[in-house]
Amino acid sequence: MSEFTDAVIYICRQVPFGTVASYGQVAAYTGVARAARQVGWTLNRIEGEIEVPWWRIVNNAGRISIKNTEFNTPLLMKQMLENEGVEVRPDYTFDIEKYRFRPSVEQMRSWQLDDAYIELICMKYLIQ
DNA sequence: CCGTTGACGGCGA
DNA sequence: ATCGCCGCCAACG
Repeated sequence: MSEFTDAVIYICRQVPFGTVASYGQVAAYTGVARAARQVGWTLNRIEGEIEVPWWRIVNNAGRISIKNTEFNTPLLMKQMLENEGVEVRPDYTFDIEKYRFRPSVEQMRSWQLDDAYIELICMKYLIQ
């Protein structure tokens, strides 16, 4: 298992119940800012093997974008989110800013991110 | 070896 | 708003 894969798993497990994080957000928190695509690819690859709240990782446009896989379906993802109080529309979109995971600076520091980088991420994701 | 393809996303035109 | 391009990189044919 690569370091990146480990980091993705580690970050995803810290996304709280009832909140969501975009693929790009997870990538940013692992320290590889533009690896959103790899986050999706990684989650798809480890499903069924490693326990991770995969349903809390979503498209930054506020849309459920997974495809049918061996284990998961968009409908299952919608139900998992609704079980946590996230209102998902019939067309699989939702208000991402309402539910977005917004870690504290302390928590981001615990991920070994330096302050300048954290400042950048805050500008990107802390706005409501 | 090489082009294409993803559970993606930011930016410029 | 919408589109194309590119970064990222493993897997597949």
